[in-house]
Amino acid sequence: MTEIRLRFAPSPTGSLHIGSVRTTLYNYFFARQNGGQLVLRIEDTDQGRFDPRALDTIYDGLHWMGIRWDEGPREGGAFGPYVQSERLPLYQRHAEALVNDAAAYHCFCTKERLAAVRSEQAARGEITRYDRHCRSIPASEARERAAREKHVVRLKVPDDGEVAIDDLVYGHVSWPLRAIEDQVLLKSDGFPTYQLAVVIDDHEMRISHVFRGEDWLPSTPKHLLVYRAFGWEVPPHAHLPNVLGPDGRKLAKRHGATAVSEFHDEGYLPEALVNFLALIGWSPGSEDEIFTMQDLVERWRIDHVQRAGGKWDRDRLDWFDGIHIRRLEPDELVARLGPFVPKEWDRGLLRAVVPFIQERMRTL
RNA sequence: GGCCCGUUCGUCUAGCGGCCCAGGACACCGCCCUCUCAAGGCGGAGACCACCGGUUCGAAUCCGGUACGGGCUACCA
Repeated sequence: MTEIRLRFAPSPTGSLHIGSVRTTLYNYFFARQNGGQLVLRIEDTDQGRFDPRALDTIYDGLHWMGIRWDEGPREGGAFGPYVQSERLPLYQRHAEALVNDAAAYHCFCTKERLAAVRSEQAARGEITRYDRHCRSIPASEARERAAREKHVVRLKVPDDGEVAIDDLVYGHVSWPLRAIEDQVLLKSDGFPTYQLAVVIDDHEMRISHVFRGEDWLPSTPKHLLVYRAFGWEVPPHAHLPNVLGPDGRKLAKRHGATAVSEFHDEGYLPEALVNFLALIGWSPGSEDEIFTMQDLVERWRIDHVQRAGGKWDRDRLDWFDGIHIRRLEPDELVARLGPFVPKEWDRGLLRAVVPFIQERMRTL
């Protein structure tokens, strides 16, 4: 049996979103219950959006939640580096290999031309996609121009046929190839696009199961095509339903708190947040609902994952928080209360009073 | 516009052909406990299982269509 290895890759944009934490949790449950390895990977291929504080934020948030992993930027590991911007030569080499195999090609179109093509297509009511302008440039000429002209590398997508996946959550899903354009694999700044980097990294890092948010499902055919181009085996995939805002749309800033640090600051217990989040999109199939991290590692099952997205509900989180506060030993509660109580307050008195307030607390 | 996904109480969900004229939990309401507020206990209200057809002796559960919602459609991830 091949080794179980899962990875998670919260976007390094400066705050740790609870939606990606929920996804991380599911990766964690599955890896741990199968005695597998967990990898943290930083996907910073978009230089424009990268926030240098992100690594601290991710480490602090995940650690606070009680999530531990085996390989990552700071713990190292046999398949590093774990930061994509440090793996550039790897992606470039693979992209070149694809060009040499005639599975990909150099494209010299400017952003302006691309935008013009798109707006013309839109005006005519057509599907907006790359018109394959550079696909027919002879290989030798393309290679020569590539040596001195700014360019990207695009994947040659077959004209017809289809790609399909048997998703662990959504079942059999297929896409007609005609709906997919010749994807950019390598950007003109030498960075890979996400579509290229994930496939290479998941393969190189020997990831056995890909668990990621539902919003990635539509781009899965692009990844499948890249796997196919390299001749690599596609690992089992599971797309996980999104955590939604109260209005049913993707959870975003306008919905209020979305970062784990905010819940920490508002006095929520990580145990409560874990319990609450785990139950959005998954249920044990029974009527139990109070779970510790350990319970979840034992009981979580992929086949009980919901397909529909779940809305965020503050009242329910508050209730879970009260439950977990009451489960704490008084001394432990005093310790947790520490940062939320003025320094000059007498700790002995606090300890004496805790048993009386513990019964009625909602948050710290 | 195109592609893909989804749809059970306000919310999180159970349900995977008969046990369901649909169960639990949060929130809400009432009662009990109680010096107060909570917590806890008990009870209540709340879902024509989106809609329309089909398959079947029998469908929330299987199939098709429609509607609505969402996601993706970038040299973002």
